This record gives sequence, structure tokens and C-alpha cells, in this order.
Amino acid sequence: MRYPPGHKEEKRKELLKAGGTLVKNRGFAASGVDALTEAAGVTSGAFYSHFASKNDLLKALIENELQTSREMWAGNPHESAEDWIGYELDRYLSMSHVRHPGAGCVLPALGAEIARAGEEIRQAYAKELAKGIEVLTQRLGDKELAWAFLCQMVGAILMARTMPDQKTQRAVLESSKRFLQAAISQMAGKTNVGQPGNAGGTIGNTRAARATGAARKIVPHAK
Amino acid sequence: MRYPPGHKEEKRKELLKAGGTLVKNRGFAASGVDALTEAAGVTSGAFYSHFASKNDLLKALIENELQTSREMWAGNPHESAEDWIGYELDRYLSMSHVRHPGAGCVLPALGAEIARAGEEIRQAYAKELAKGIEVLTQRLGDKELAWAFLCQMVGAILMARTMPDQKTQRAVLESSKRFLQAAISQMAGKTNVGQPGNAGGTIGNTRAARATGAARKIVPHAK
DNA sequence: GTCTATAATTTGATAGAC
DNA sequence: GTCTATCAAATTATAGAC
Repeated sequence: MRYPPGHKEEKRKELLKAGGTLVKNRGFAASGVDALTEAAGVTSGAFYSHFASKNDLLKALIENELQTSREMWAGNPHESAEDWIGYELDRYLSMSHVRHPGAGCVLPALGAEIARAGEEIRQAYAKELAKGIEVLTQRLGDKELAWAFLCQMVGAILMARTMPDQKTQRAVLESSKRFLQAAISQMAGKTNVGQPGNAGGTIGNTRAARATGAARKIVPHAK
Repeated sequence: MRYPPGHKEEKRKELLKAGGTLVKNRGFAASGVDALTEAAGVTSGAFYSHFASKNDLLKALIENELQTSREMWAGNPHESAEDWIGYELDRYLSMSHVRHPGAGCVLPALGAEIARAGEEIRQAYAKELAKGIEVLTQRLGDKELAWAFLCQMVGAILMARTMPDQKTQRAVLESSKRFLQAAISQMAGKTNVGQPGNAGGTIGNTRAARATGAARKIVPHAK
């Protein structure tokens, strides 16, 4: 063999990693196979020994990106649900995330292109995303709330990135962050967060939150 | 002249309208000039008598789309802020909107590509969007809240469209809708909505809402 | 003002040498 | 397994006829 063992797998990982960065920065449709392979240090001819087509790469790319995102969640050091969520809000809704799409979440960067992808890709995507939703659901105590949070975060990064100046970008980001923080503190106010037996658990049991009507204010932080 | 007067302007409008539909459906990068012009009933050669480049079309397209969206808002028949917002939530967060990107809002469909566009396009876009934000701010009584609502709505449509089946799409949509409806009813609960002198006005003055802490529950509706 | 025709690149993908 | 070379098709944009 001309190439050391494990070379192929290594290059495949590099195609996924470097390709992910490139595609999140430029968009999938705007990223040619040449640029994809060059970013990974191979030529376009070698590409097709790794993936059957450019679309096949997209599928693997999306799965890889969602897995990476979940690994980041797993690295969140906080135990209490409230702190855990707060940490993720700060990390996700940051100017760094706005300014560096290639290093960030795949959803705001490629969401529209995922939506336009074929059945097979969307199925694989949905399967991976469901795992993430489950994690978020465990922390927030409600699947609907998890979806709402995710949509808000994705929409905020997407919209902030469309803004032409950093000041407005920051304003967009902060608006969504405060909105979600308010929702959190509303729930935390009169539920069992931080109480015995709930360490590392959810922010609040939904049924309880509904029954007690445990919300307080919509904009808790001063600017 | 071989073509009747007003023909050019008419074709330009058609390029913007048909082009908008095509681009929102397929994405801008994936839409060739040939397809763009064919959709408007002209050949690719004529395209450049209307627009200096494909990117120039994108700019005009985005402005046109945002204007159209604001015209839809203007057609909202409700006077009270609460009803007005509720009507827009139902319209925007609908399965019809999820399933027909070409007929819908430009933000979930092209947001990522707008974010990647050049300064000039983003400036023109931001100027138009600001008008929309202003309308929303007048209804919601707070600019931050307006941004948060917009981000949630855009994110919800984007995420719903990525889902592979209608059932999940509906669930995503409903999650965000309930989340926003809850925020509305929290504010409406202890503010001056519907009271004398506030007809057609905002949902609540922010300062008042902050001071009184006029929120109640995060998930007001049963499933 | 729009048409046909075409230029110049770039695209996704394949074939064969090593 | 990856390289170079190359294909056919599609891309954005222009030139000249009418």
C-alpha cells in the first residue's frame, strides 16, 4: 500500500470536519467538490472513494455536525437545569457564534438547505436531531418547550447574521436571550428547581408549572 | 418599438415575482439565470437589461419580498394589538407556510444566503427589515420583544421545514406558537390592553410590564 | 428591448496510471 | 487509495441581429 493504514478513515474525518466548516461558511450549493476536497488536503478524484456523491457528503456532514453539537452539550459543566440552560444560552447566543458560522451550529447555517434536501437526508437528520431534542427536553421538562427554545435560538443566530453591523447583531441576540431567560425564571420561580431530589434535573415539571401558573415577568433583566 | 410601452417594467416585476418564488423554493445559489428568466417568460439574454448581475437581482428580490410581507401585515383586519398579533401568529406559523416556501416569507427561506451576501445587499435588506420591525414594535410595545417574536417565528418555520413528516412539522410549529401566545397573554393579563384609549395600540407598555411583573404562565393552552 | 448564439469558467463525476 | 487528466453539462455574462 502506498498510504499508511487508517489513512482513508482519517481523510474521511477530515473531509467531514473541513467540509463542515466550508459548507457552513459558504453554503452547500455554493461549495464545489474541488473546494471541499482541497480543504481536506486531497484532490477531487479521491473524493468519490469516500462518498458516492456530493449529496452523500451532505448527509454525512449533517449527522457529524449534529453529533458534534451534542458533544458540546455533554461538556456543559453545570448540574442544575437552570445553570445548564443558562450556560447554553450564553454559548449559543454569542457574538462569536454569529461571526463564525463555520465553527458553529449547523442549523442556522444549513437549515434551509436541509429543508430542501431529499427524504433520505432529512430522515437521517431528523433521527440525529431527535437525540438533541431529548436532551433539551430532559433539562427543560417539556418537549414543546424544548422545541420552542431551539427555534428561538436558531432563529436568533440566523437573523443576527443577516444584520449588517455588530451593534444590531448584538441587539438581536440579546433580545432573544432575555426572552428565553425570562421564560426560564418564570418557571424556576415557583417550581422545584434547586430543591432536594431535583439536582441536575429539569427546570420544572410541565404539569406542575401549568397548574401553579408559576410565571412572573417577561423581561427580568435590565439592559 | 417592437414591444409595447411598459413592457420592460412589467417584465421586471415578473422577474421579481416569479424569481422570488423560484429562489425561495430552490435557494439563490441553486437557481440559475436560465431558470430565473424562463420563469418570467424571457430569455437569459434579456435578463441583463433588467439587472446588472445575478447578485443585483438578489438585492431587488429581497427588497421586493420584504415589501410584500409588510403589505400582508397591512392587510391584517384586526384593530386591537392582541388580536392583530394572534392573527399574524396563525398566519405565519401555519402548515401552509411550511409547505410552500415559494409563497412565504423570505427570511426562513433565504436568511442564511442573505447573511452571506455582500455589504450592499445587507444594507438594503436591513433598511427594509427595519420598517417591519417598527410595525411589530408598535404592536408589541417593545422593540426587543418584536425581535424576539420575529426570531422565534423565523426559526420555527425554518426548523419545521427541515422535518421529514407533517406530524412533526405541525408539532414544531405549535410549540413556538403556544410559546409566543403564552408571552402575549402574560403581558395582556395585567396591562391596559382593551382598556379605553388603547384600542389598536400596543399590547403593553414595556416599562409598565416590567414594573408590575405582569406575567402569569408559560404554557396557557392545553394540547 | 429581446432574441439567438456563444464565450469563458466552473460544475459534478469518471477513467486509467501508479 | 489517490493521483492526473478529462468528460459532459451547466454556469454567468456578453455580442450582434432584428
